[in-house]
Parts: sequence; C-alpha cells; structure tokens
Amino acid sequence: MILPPEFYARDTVTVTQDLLGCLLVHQGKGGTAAGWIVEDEAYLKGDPAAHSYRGETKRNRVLFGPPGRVYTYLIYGLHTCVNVAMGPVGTGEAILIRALEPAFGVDLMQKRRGMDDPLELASGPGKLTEALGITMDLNGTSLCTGPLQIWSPDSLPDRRPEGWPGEIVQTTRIGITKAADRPLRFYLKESRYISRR
DNA sequence: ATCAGGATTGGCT
DNA sequence: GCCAATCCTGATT
Repeated sequence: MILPPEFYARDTVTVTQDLLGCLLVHQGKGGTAAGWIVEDEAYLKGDPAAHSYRGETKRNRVLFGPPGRVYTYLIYGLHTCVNVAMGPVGTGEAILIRALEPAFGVDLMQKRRGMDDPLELASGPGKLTEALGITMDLNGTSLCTGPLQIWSPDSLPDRRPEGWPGEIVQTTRIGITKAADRPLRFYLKESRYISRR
C-alpha cells in the first residue's frame, strides 16, 4: 500500500530510517518504473547544509509546506535530485533519496539510462531520477496521491530488497561542505546498490 | 546586471 | 585521482 500522510508526520530522522526498504514508484511518460530505497539522508531544521537554512525562497518553498510532498531541484545544471519534504508546516526539513535497487520496469530504467548494469542504474541521487524519469515538474506533488509514490515493503511480500529487513548503517552525509560531520546518512548494510562517492 | 557555487556524474590519466 | 559539463539560484554590486 501507499504510505499514508501519517507516515510522514513523524520525526524526520525516524522516517529517514523507515524509508529504507520502501518502494519508490513513478508512473511517468513512457511507463512505470520502481526501485527499493537503499540509501537516504536527512536535512534538518537549523542545519547549514539544508536548502531551507536561509529561509523560504521561490526555489525551496515546498520544503516549508506539509510533509510528504516531493521537492526536486537541479544540481550542477545537469542532474535532478529528489527529496521528501518533512516536518510540520514552516519547518523546512527534508529527506534526500540517494540510491535505489531496481525493482520493476528495469528495461525502461535501462533505456532511460543508456546502460544495462543494475548496480549502476540508480546508485546515486542523479542516477535514480534519470532512471525513474523524475523531472522538475514533479516538484510540489504529493507522494500520497501523485504520480510519484512510496509503497510499504510489507504490501509486496513476493519481492524484497537486498539486505532488508537488516542492519542499517549510519554515516556522515556525502558531497556537502557545510555541517559535513553530522551523521545523517543511512543505508542498508547488505545492499550492493549504494552510491560510490 | 553580474557572478560564484552547487546534496553529481562519467570519462580520462 | 582529477576534471569538465552546464545552468539555475541567491547574494552582491
């Protein structure tokens, strides 16, 4: 089943861990594709590394809306990254989804990425958006009612992500310069589908 | 109006 | 390991 609004209306770090093993599904142009979430990061209130740190702007305004909405942004003029807006209205917290294990629509993901290796299809924040066809027009849509959704792994008992349920590893976040020491990155220890750098 | 820099990736040394 | 690609946003002049 699709994760309900109540799932997101909880502590951000808790939800960041609970999202591991859940299925990110996108019903987009060209078809549907999905992957298990195996790596993600939390960006909190008062966090210098968070896009919301300097207050609300045109770009980050969905972060300050209700939890459970999609926040997308363009990085390095090349790649789209996808987040879940978190915290009560006005808080501006977020969860960055960093890596997926391909699960459904793998052929479509391969076509979009222009490569075959399942280990490389969605093992990074820019890779996974390309593989699922996630673009900036999804910014602000609801994960509970929109074309991009997150499903509970318990509702799909026939297939399981590698290493789930299992040990969750917590480390520092990747690719940031501010607040680089905060341990807010989480991933499934036994998964081979984690981002490299 | 201008400009520095970024929650990345892929290719080359 | 190093570096270019590529462009939008936010801060500054």
